[in-house]
Formats: sequence, structure tokens, C-alpha cells
Amino acid sequence: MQARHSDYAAALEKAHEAYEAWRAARAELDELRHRLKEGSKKMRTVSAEERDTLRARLKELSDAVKAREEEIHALDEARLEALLHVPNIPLPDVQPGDESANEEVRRWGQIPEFDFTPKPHWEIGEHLGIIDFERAARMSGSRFAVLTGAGARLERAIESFMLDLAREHGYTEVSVPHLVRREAMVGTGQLPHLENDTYKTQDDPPYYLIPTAEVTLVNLHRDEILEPGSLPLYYVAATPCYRAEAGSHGRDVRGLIRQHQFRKVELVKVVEPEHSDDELEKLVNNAEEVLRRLKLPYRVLRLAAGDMGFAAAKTYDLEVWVPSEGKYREISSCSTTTDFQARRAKIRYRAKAGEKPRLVHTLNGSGLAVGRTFLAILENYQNSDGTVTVPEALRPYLGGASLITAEGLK
RNA sequence: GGAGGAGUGGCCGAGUGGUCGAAGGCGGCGGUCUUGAAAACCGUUGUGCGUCAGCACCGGGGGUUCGAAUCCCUCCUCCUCCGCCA
Repeated sequence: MQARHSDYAAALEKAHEAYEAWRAARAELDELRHRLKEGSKKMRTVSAEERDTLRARLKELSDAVKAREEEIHALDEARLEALLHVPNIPLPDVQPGDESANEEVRRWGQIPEFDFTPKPHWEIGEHLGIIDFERAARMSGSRFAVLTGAGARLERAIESFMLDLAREHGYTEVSVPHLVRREAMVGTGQLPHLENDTYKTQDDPPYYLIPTAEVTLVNLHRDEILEPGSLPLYYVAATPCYRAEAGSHGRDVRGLIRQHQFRKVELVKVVEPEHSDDELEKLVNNAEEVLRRLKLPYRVLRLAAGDMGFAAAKTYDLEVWVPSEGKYREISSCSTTTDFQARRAKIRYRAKAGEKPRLVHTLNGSGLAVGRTFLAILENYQNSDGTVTVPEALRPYLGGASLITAEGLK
């Protein structure tokens, strides 16, 4: 916990105190209830004269129970609330420290050499008439984009390609709601800490717009005890993701990097605890395969504890090469949450019939962020004449076209 | 949106104030029998907390009562009919 941030140590301490207070009060309550229960049983057998005195005595007991219950209720809420602010514990092989302590694990691909100055994707896109930020801004404001013609088709092609590849890797495709209840967001650990970063409707109670399909895919099995032999489960879903991006004003304002709405193909695994380490490596490899097939240069980072998400115990980020910036940018984040989400969402399994249920481990990873893949393709595959070559892997999804020009696909 | 009905253990389903954590059936598991299997029979079979005495949970929350699966309120979900929209 220290490895993440010192504030969390305080959160943990608070949760511990709340728990102890709750437990002590709870024991007393159980005792009171036991006495009340025993007394109530006697009511039926006791004589009429005794009944009134007994009733009076039990009434007092009953009132005492109720008073205690009220206290417990408050203590319980404090305890749960405190617990919700404690993040997951980093696995032992995760480095302490912030972003600067992230470790590069490996690189893949050849960084493209251009005999001209590579343009940023928004210039390429606007020149080709496939990205329109202006019109998007008119209807929706900043951090939105309209994709037209070959742009819209390219986005769809990328997504279909990713879904098909995931299926090849054994994932079951799922079509999920994009609006969820608060409990679902709490179950995966998005809430309460990302409250200001999410969109919600004005209904009462409100719906939350999913910031990632991880929320829906993990909640698929909320409150379930999975049967022996049903694990591992691999799911993939392509959805829009909605993020308010509070606090990111001024960062990546241009282009497709940081949008309020973007499409993403999300991979989720539900696995037995003993396999979660291996499953994470496989998950990362599945995400990497998308980049390899698209021949986009990337590197893999093992994140330091302070740079990981709230629910993650270990995270690998995939970063794709962005020529106009001359650096790698995040395109996927693959994490194991160990039993953190499982505990919140109450997802358990039985290893064998008749055995006690145990918490599962859940993993998630983007496979990949579609908008960022789109941008990476435009930039890495750009030609000096302003056209963009279509990566071979995507051509079957675009009627065999190999080039995006201002006149359309060719 | 309006009117009505219903939510009980893995599933089906009984239970309308106490003896109900909850009949019965199905399924699961173990056993007997069998060369093996089926059938039959017997047993067993929810989850969490716990100081291992106990306590909680019958869709969620609240209330009435000495006592609630059972009565009342409220929310959620599902079903039927009507309306509306596609």
C-alpha cells in the first residue's frame, strides 16, 4: 500500500478501525438477539398472567436490539465506505514508485523512417476528409470527432478485425449495455474514486455511461457462484467508452488521443487464482498480437505501483509508436485485479462440487483502443502524397482496398 | 405512461404471525446393489459473520409486533392487458 501512495495507508487504517468497531458491536447485538429469540419462544407456552410481564420485558429487549441495530447499521456503512477507498494491493513483483519507475519489458517492430516530415493524424485525416473535428465541436464541443466515409469504414474495419482476432484467441464476443447502475460501477472499482470522471444520466437512480466495457463484462457474473469446470471464461466486447476526463484540461487537446467518447475492444478474463499470473501474460500477448498483425511498432511497459489503476494488482501497458510526436503512446492497458473486483462484485466459483466457494480472479485489457489504433495507422502508414496505406491485415475488411486517398478507398 | 399479477434454497414448488433455514419433487454428491451401467433403496446437499455460545439472510430497503417468509410502506425485477413509439 505504501508503494502506491501514502494516502492509501490512511484509508487502510480507517477501514481497519471501522471494521473493529463494527465487529465488537456486532457481537453484542448477536447476544441480545439470541436472548430476545429465546424469550419470544417462551411466549407461547407461558401462562396468561406471566405473559404480560414477559411481554414487557421482551419489549425492552426488543427496543435494545433495535437501538443496537441502528448503531450497527451506521458502523457497517462507515466500514463499507472506508473499504471502498482502499485500492488493490500491488503484487510482489511490482515496482514501487510513480510513473518514472515504470519498466520497459520489450519492444517490437521497426520504427518507420520517413523521407519527409511525418504529419500528425489530425492533419492527415482532415486532408483526406475522413476526420472532422470542427463539425463534431459544433454539435458536441471539444474532444469529439466525426469520422466520414473511409474514416468511418476504417474504424469499423479495425474493430471487426480486433473482434475476429479475439475470437481466434478463444474469447466469446458479447454485446453489452452501455448504461449501467451504480452498483456495477462499484463492483469493478470505478466508483467511488472516479466519480468526477464519469457521465451519468438524470434518472433517479441515475444510469452511468460505461467508461470501458470492462464494467459490463466483469459484472456479467456479479453475485454468482460459478460451477466447477466453468473457468476460465474469456470475453470480448466492442463498445463506445465515455469519459469526462476531469482534470485533463490542456492535455492532448488536439486529435484523437483523448476523447470524451471513443470505441474500444475490451478483453476480460475470469480465472482461477492459481492461473491468474499466466493468464495475464497470455492476455498481454493477445493484445500485442493485434499490433503485430497491423505491423505497428510498440513497446510493453510494466507499470510501477503508483501508476496503476485503483483496482489493479499488476499492469502492463502497451504503447504504440506515434511518428508525429516521436514517442510511444498508450494504446492498451492489461491488468490483473486478482480478487479485488471479485470481492466487490461477489464473483465466486467452486473448484469441485461440494467445496466452499472461492473468489475468482478477474483480468482485463484493451485489445485495443480503436481510436488510438486508427490514429497510429494514419501516422505510421502515411505517404508523402498525403495518402495512407491500408495495413494488409485490414484489407479484407475494406473490400480489398489498399490505399486511403482524398477520393476514397482504392 | 395506465391497470393487474408474481418474485421462496442449483431448479421446480409448498408455506398467510411462533414449533420454518424453510415440506415435497427434480438435479448434484456419497453409499448399497451390479461384471459395468441404469433402475431401486439409504444418506447427504445454501451463503456469510463469529469470541465457535451463536447470529443473519425467503428480490432490496424500511415499518408493525414479545415474535415476520407470512401483515404494512417503498424500491427493483419479471409476466399479462391497454396506451404510446418504432
